[in-house]
Amino acid sequence: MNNDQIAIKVRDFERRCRESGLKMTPQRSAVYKTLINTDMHPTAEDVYREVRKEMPAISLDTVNRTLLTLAEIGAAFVVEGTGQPRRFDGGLEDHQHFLCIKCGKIIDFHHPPFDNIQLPHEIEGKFKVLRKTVYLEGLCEPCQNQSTIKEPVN
Amino acid sequence: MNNDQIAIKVRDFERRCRESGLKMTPQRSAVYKTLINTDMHPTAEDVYREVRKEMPAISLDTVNRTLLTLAEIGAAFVVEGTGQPRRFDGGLEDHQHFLCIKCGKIIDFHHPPFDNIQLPHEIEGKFKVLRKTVYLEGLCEPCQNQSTIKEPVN
DNA sequence: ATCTAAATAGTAGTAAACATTATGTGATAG
DNA sequence: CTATCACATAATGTTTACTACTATTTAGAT
Repeated sequence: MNNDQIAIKVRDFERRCRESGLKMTPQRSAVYKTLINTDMHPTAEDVYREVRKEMPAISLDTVNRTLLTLAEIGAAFVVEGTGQPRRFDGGLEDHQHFLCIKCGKIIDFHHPPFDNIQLPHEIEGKFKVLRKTVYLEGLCEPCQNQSTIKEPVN
Repeated sequence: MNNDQIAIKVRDFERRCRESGLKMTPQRSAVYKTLINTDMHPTAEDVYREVRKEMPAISLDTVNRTLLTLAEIGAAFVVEGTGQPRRFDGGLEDHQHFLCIKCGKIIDFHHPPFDNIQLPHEIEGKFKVLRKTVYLEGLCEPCQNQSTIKEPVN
C-alpha cells in the first residue's frame, strides 16, 4: 500500500471517528495507520512494537484499547477465534455457531445448507482443511435490548 | 441427553482412544462425560469446576490437557475462542480466513461466493448479525508434513 | 505379577486482558 | 483566543488463562 492510499484511508478513518463522536488523537491515527500498513493479523503487542517506532511514549494499554475501539466503530475487526479463553464443544453433529460479541455467549444453530460448503480448488489443493464452517457474530436477543449490563457467559 | 445415550458415547470414546493409542484413565472418562453432558461451550475452567464434583482430586491442568487431547482425536473440538491473543485485521475488503491450528498462522483468502451468505430467517429475526463469514481451520502447507498426532494402529 | 511408557497432580511461571487512577488533551462554546 | 469539560492516555497493579516442569502414579502389555 502506497502513501497516498494510506492517507486516504486515514482521512476516511478520521471522518468515521468524528461521526462516531470520538476524538481524534495522534495515538489513534498512529495505531490505525500501523494496523492497515500490515497485511498480517497483528496482536496488540505486535502493533505496539511497531507503532512505538513513530511514537515511543505510547502505552500498550492505549494500543489495545484503541484497537478495540476501531473494532467497535467498524474500522477494523477482531479475527474470529481469538482473544477469548479456549472453549470446547462435545457436540459432533453438524452445527454452526453464533457468537454474541457483548455477553460472549455462543449459540448453536443448524442450517443444513451450511453443512457442506464447497471450497475453491486452490484452497483444497494447498491446505488440509479440517474444519469449515459459517461463523456469525453479533448481538443475541437479550443483548439487543440491554445497553450496559453484561450477562454471564454461558 | 439420557444415561443410555451418554453410555454409548462414552463407549465410543473409549474405542476411539484405544484406536489412537491412548490409555483409558478415569480422568479422561470423567472429563469427556462432563463435556458431552453440557450443551454449552465450556472453558477448561468450567469443565474443571463441574468434574470436580465427581472427582475432587483432578487437576485443572489435567482437564485442560485432556480437552485438548479430545480435540486432537476428534472426540470434541475447540470452538471459536482458541486461547490465542486477540488479533486484529484492518483489511476491510471482503475476505475469509484460514487458521493453521498448528503454527497459528492466519491466511487470508477470497472466494467471492462466500461474500454474501444467505442466512435463514429465524437467525435474521432473532439476532442482530454484524458479521458473517466462512471460517476454515486446518494445516497450512509447511505444517502438513510435520504431524505430531499419533496415527491409528491397524 | 512385573515392567514401562504414558498420564496425572502439584506447583510455579509467563503472558494477555482488564481495572484503576491521576494526568493530559481535543473539541466546543464563549 | 482561551477556558472548560468530557474524553483519552499513561502508568501501574491485578486477575486470569495458559504453559512448563517434576515427582509420582497408573494403564496396558508381557
